[in-house]
Amino acid sequence: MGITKTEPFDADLVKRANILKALGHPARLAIIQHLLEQETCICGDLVIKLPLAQATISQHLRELKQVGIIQGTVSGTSVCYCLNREIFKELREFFKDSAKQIKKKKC
Amino acid sequence: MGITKTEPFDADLVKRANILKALGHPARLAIIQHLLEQETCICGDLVIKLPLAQATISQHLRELKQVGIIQGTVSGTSVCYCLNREIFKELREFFKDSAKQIKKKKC
DNA sequence: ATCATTTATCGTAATATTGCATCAAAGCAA
DNA sequence: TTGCTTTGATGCAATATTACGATAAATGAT
Repeated sequence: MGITKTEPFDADLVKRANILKALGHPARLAIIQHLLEQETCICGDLVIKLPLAQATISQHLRELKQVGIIQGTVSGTSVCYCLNREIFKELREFFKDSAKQIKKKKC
Repeated sequence: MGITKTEPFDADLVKRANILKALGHPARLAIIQHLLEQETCICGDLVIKLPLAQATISQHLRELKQVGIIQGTVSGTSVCYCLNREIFKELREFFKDSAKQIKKKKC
């Protein structure tokens, strides 16, 4: 099929799955890494840094933007991208709670 | 193409991307949620709980196992699954560091 | 040995993703 | 205006993913 069943699941769960899915790609994770180091960047910076075509990078940026991980602001001919702090805070909480909840190997 | 370029990226980055990708699906996240609540489970438990066919759930379990998120131990005719604490600790650290590093909205 | 139970695997159909070349749009400079 | 720069949109081709029925394999019970 290729289509993911989402209706039977909680909306929050689906949202978090979409965020994690967006992060689950080497190029997109590299973009995050770059933004963590540089705070902001434009598409052109990434075209220089990553071994991918401009169209491909633009596409990855769109996916990150779609789930709210990054934000883009038009600035002249270029677009300034930066990370959304809230999303990372939510994920930090999720994994903090999860790690705390897992006691030890049970099997 | 459909094929993901991985060679140009750091091996650790690719590994983390694969883990996040595995978590980036509603059904697999629901499996994680179940395991956080119950500590262990067998495939049959999930077949009852989730609105997916047994073959589909088994496939998702394999993907989670492949990246080390869960572990399965044969126990009679069934297989006992549980979470890998280390993976969650690593992700907790990653998102803790990331959240700390993001100062404020820059654009 | 036979049967039931449980899980994994195979095959396959439908859909999604990835990467790119190409082109369109929008702002800036002269 | 004309050009240049930057980014986003479109349209492919190749591959990956998702879901499931059917079947196989392995264990335990009778």
